[in-house]
Amino acid sequence: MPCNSIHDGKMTTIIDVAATAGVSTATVSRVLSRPDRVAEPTRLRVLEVIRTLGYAPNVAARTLRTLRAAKILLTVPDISNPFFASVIRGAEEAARDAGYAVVVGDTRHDPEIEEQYAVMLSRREVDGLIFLGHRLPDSLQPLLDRCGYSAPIVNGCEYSPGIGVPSVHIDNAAASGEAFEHLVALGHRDIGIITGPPISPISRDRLTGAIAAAERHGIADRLRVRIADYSAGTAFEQARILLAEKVSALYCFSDEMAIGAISAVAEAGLSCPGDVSVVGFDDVPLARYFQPGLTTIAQPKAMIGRRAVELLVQILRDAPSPPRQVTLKHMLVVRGSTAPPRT
Amino acid sequence: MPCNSIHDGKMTTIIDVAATAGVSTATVSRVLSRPDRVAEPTRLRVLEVIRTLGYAPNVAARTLRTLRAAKILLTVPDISNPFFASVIRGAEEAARDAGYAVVVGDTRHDPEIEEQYAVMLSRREVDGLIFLGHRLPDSLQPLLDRCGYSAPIVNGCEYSPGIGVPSVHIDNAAASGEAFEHLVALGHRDIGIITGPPISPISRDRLTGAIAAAERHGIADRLRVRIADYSAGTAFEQARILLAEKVSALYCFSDEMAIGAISAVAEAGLSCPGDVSVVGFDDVPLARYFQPGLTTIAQPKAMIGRRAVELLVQILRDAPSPPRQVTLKHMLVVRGSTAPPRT
DNA sequence: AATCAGGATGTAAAGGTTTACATCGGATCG
DNA sequence: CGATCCGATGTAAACCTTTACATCCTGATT
Repeated sequence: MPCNSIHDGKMTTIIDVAATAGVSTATVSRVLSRPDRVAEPTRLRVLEVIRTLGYAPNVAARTLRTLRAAKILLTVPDISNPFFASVIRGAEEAARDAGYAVVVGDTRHDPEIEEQYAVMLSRREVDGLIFLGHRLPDSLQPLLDRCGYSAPIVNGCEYSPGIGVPSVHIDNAAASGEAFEHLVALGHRDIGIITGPPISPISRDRLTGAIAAAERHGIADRLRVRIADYSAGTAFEQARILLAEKVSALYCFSDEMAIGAISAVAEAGLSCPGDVSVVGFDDVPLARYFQPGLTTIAQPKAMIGRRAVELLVQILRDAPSPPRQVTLKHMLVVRGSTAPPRT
Repeated sequence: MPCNSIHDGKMTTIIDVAATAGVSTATVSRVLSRPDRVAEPTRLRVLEVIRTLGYAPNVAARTLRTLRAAKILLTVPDISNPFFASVIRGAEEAARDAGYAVVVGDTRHDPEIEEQYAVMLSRREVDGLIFLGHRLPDSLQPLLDRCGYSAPIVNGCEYSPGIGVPSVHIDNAAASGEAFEHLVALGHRDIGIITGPPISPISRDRLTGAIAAAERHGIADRLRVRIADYSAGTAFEQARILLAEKVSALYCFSDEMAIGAISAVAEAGLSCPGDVSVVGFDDVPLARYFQPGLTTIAQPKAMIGRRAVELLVQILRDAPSPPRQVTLKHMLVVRGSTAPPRT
């Protein structure tokens, strides 16, 4: 006889508590939400009853009544990417500070799954949405048309002006330029670039920044560019191709891809950084423990999450005019994966 | 004038739809939940109205009425660990198949945060809980006392008999024995082990398995054991110490720690696997791209997530007698990080 | 033709909480 | 002592949906 009391039994309600404590439900509710409005002895008595009965307020009822779910949805394109893990951490902290919980959704870059999560917003399961990908689900377009920048939607990382959604990100073009300049400063001239998908705005920005830097040094025509998808596997394939073209350095738009690329370097019987230098992007926690340590662009990952939440909360509170774009600082971190080219 | 219509405006309700379509709310509800109970023309008309009005059912109201949130809470101790990312993937797939959504919670090994998430179960925000850590939050103990194995709680990975919760896991002791045997077979005798926290049951199981294997070969007294916390950073520190004690192989209870250990090997001016072999555990996606490729124990990560969800769903459906323990298969994967010891 | 079956739809209650408003009682002030 | 005010508490409506049950109607059966 299963006794799944949470599941099938009556749960203890605020009414039970009120009856046992000899007060009205209003008083019980007040004890929980505005204790200062309740006389000390009453409050203590109610709290005692709540404890002994093991009462916990029903969230569905509360949400229904208050029109507030106290939850924020955060969708990430790939939960297995440690970069996003750090962003999630920052977001959760900020959310807790503001009295919200974070629901994390892994979309796997799949538009259909993105839609499924977006529906949670329409259904008021969550109060707002932060999406870290570059695609805004179609079903949210009407909302955006109606509300513009005051729709409870914020983008993280992948700023795309056309979307018309507030966003938190770094200056990807500038950061990318720095990464590229680093290779040039070491003496590299034949550089291969492994990008993200062309549809990704940050990949485009990073490519723009790199090409601009190459042009400054008159080596734009020696650039070799290959497209991957931020994952180690695809970068491994593309790196193989680039290595056959005799590049002396590989610049990858994510640390995961840098790892894949280094794997390809080793497979080709070459060494990194001796024969080929490799630069990554993101500075994931493992970057410093890799062999060799990854030279990369550090993004303020946790801060991106934090600011995105803060932005969203401002919107939810109808703040007068929240900023529409927040640009955070990046930093080039030089480790062992880059060195001057073999002469 | 912010037009946060989801936020402050009236949302369109089933009543609006019913009025516009000229039917009762019951009919609208049926169109959505049991379309076959509604005549074709009526159904089409209602669907059309739903579309034009942009109606989306209010989840809070539905949950309140049905006593079913259609959500499963999955807490992980460390969301930045890619091992858990794979488990999450598997769980989400299985949940979708069963009509549930997954809410992911990152507890960071923090009992307080674990409690916060556990409350979601008491408050019926979610129908059930899968926790991947080794600690069951205190506040769920009463529920467990009342309901025993039919409480909607399942553990993943960290089976602990005392807890009295159904669990999905591999045979950690046996797997650990195999990993150890692999090193012994290569000829290693002076082996250092870097464990997880002693409180972690799987760490204890793995240690037990390793020690048993060591005893079989009469090298138990040459074992060097150091404690870490599954992270690369702590493993790096402990590996340093072990390397000073002239071990020829390091066996780490997670891939992240193996990576930290290899980093320490390099820092000591040694090479892996030339001077020191390293074995990990989990087989995270990056293990094969690491330099050298990680020899490790592959866990069926996605399957662990999937089976945990299936177990939970069975319980939620009051299935007669769901299995209490599910043990899945592991596999030793040999890559480049292990080799015979330097003679 | 009267009865019945059964499909389509409507009615209304229930689910648990919050909160505006009403009420009550005691303290303060003139 | 009466009027006033205020703090503490109670009453009851509202939030939106689902669903058991009632109702109505059409077509078939006897």
